[in-house]
Amino acid sequence: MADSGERLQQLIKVVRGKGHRLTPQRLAMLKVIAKSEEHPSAEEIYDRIKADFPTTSLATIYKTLSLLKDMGEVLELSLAHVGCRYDGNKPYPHPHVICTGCGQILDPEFGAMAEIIREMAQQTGYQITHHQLNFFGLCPRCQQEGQAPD
Amino acid sequence: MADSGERLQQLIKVVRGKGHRLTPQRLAMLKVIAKSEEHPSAEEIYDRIKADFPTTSLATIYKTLSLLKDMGEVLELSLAHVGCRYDGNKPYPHPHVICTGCGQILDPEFGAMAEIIREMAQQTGYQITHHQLNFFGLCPRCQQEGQAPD
DNA sequence: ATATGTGCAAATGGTTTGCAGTGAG
DNA sequence: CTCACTGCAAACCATTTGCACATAT
Repeated sequence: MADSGERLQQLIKVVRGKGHRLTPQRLAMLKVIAKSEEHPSAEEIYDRIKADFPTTSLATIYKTLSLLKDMGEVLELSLAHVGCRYDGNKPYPHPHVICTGCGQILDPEFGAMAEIIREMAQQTGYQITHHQLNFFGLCPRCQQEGQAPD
Repeated sequence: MADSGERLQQLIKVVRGKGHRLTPQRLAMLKVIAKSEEHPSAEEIYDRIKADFPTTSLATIYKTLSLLKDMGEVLELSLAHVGCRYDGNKPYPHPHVICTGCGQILDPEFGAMAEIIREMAQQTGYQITHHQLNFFGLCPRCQQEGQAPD
């Protein structure tokens, strides 16, 4: 995978470039987000930040997350009844495969999206700006556990 | 489109068949749901029911919606920051095209889903049970209004 | 120096739950 | 006659907001 340090530098540059301040709390958040492969929730990000900044509040997490969303630097996955998950590593729409057993989320390879969007736009006349494509099911491990319970 | 009266009969049969009671409130809900083409929210369903049953409560709507979900007779679309929308007309996963301007939701034609699911399952080893595919953008009318404001 | 960011606490809003009373079967 | 359903109000819970204080620039 790509160098997450590089992604961090990019995030820092974007935040500063738009005239926003780089506080220690934000830097800590950017570090977490830059290398997040697991699509953490706001609360999970919060928990990791708390190690370094015990007084950090969830509200600040949400505020910075919102800022990054507006700048297009994080992707928000809103999963029903699971709350929102964030991806600052690949901040553009891409498919997800989500285990309904353990909650694991994968980013599968899927190249045909551009063409599908073109097709949908042509069929409906909509000007499509973004999309979400999520698959739900059991991951291999959860399938096994289902069949051969402890 | 198909006869919504037929769909209503089917819904009634399923509800009764599983040993659930068919109250007047439920019947009214089933009528609304059977012909819903517009993916109404719980509150919108509630508003329509209220005409006939002024004392109906939202809680009852949610309870019945939950019942129908469990029986696989309504599809719940959970759209971030818009709340849930319900489709009792086509209760199986299918793509949606959603206008970010006016909220209109279309059901486009899209035949390739089965193949894509097969591909994702093969790639990830997941046992995929359901999915969601949503496209967001401006509908033709909202595009016009954006260009030529009143 | 100054306005942006932080952190607390309170507000929000869609959804869920508890429970006493009601009515479908 | 009974138990599932209804309707009210209160509870939930993730997210948002208001505001006084702190601080990056």
